[in-house]
Amino acid sequence: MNDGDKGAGPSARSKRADARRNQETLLDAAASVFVASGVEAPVRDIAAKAGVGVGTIYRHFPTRADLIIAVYRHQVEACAEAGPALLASSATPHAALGQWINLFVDFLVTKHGLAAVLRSDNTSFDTLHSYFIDRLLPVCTQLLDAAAGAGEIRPGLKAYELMRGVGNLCIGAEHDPGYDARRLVALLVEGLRQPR
Amino acid sequence: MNDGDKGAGPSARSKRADARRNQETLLDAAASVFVASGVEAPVRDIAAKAGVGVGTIYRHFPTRADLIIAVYRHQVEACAEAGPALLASSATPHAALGQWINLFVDFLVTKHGLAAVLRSDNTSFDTLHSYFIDRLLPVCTQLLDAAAGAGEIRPGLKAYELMRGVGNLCIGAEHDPGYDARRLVALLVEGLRQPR
DNA sequence: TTGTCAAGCGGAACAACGTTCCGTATCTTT
DNA sequence: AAAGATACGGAACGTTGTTCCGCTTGACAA
Repeated sequence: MNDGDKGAGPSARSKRADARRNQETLLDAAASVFVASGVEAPVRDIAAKAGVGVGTIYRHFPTRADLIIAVYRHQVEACAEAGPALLASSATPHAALGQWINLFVDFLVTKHGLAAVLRSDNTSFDTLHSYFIDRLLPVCTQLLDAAAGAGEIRPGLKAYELMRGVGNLCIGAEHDPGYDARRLVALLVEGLRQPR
Repeated sequence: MNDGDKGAGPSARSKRADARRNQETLLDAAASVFVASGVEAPVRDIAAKAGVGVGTIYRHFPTRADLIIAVYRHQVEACAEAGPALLASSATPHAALGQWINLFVDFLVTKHGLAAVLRSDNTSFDTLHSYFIDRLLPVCTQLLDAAAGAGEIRPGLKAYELMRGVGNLCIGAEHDPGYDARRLVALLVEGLRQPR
């Protein structure tokens, strides 16, 4: 889990030099297109931006999901690592949970269309969904358990449900000035609180 | 606004007999396919089920959104009308709001893919979104204002945000046994409550 | 330096979708 | 019964994701 083998195949070692260069170029182009047109931008647009053929994309990233994972891996990693840190530095577990969820929401809301694609019923995005779950669910579980253990929240809500709910609330937030996903999420987290 | 001119053109009077018959057949076929395959089922499937060509669908329903609206109009109407009734019959406005939202959630969750399509960035679904907003937002506003007036909920949340949030929470609920949209929505409504 | 060849590349080609178009069939009216 | 308006079917178009294959090119041995 240190280097890279999930989304992009061997990323540093081995293989031809031009291939490695192209992979780099593709990641940059994809990141740039994702910002400009959202995560659901046509593959052809990314290929054009990178100056390569579509075949090259599929050589490096067997599916769109793998490309998206590769582009955002660092940020997801950072989010995952922030969990334990917040738990250590915050006043209460519930506060840590709230702050961590804010991180998660900020991440989703600033990546146009990512939350939506996470919930797409297109099966080719299953691996994207799985990646998020695999990486972030344990972190969320830890925070949730801590808060539950401290008696701050009502028990019984699974971390999976919370994450799905939060992710859902972020869908489309970037296109709609009249909708503040952060506020809704805050309300949800508030509703989680133990009446006392 | 009494009869029908929004989604389906003139629905009862005028025009040829076979056209009227086809429109009926189409609504039945669409309803049936929506149940079986979800709201995003291919237009060709609906045409096949109805035994007509795709052109016929577009003659009657200029866009997919219009077809969806026509299929669900009755239920949306019922939901809208339930608002004031609940307000009159419930113990408190907040209770009425909660029950009304439950109705809305039940409606969305049982229509495969409807919540998702409501949030699709495909512009051809804008009119579907608008229809829901036009018809249900005033009802939600009334309930929300009543609850706010009674001091039961913290003020400042727009009805639009609430509806969007609830709609979002319902996305994908039908495919995922591990996710209970109703529970999340209940948590959200709970979070809305005035702290004291 | 040059020859060889697997690795990699570009983009044509395919399938699935929403939507449009128009020649043909059918209903309605006179 | 004939004429005209109306509606129908489905081929055709544009846009997607994805696959495939002939050609190019980098790497390495001689």
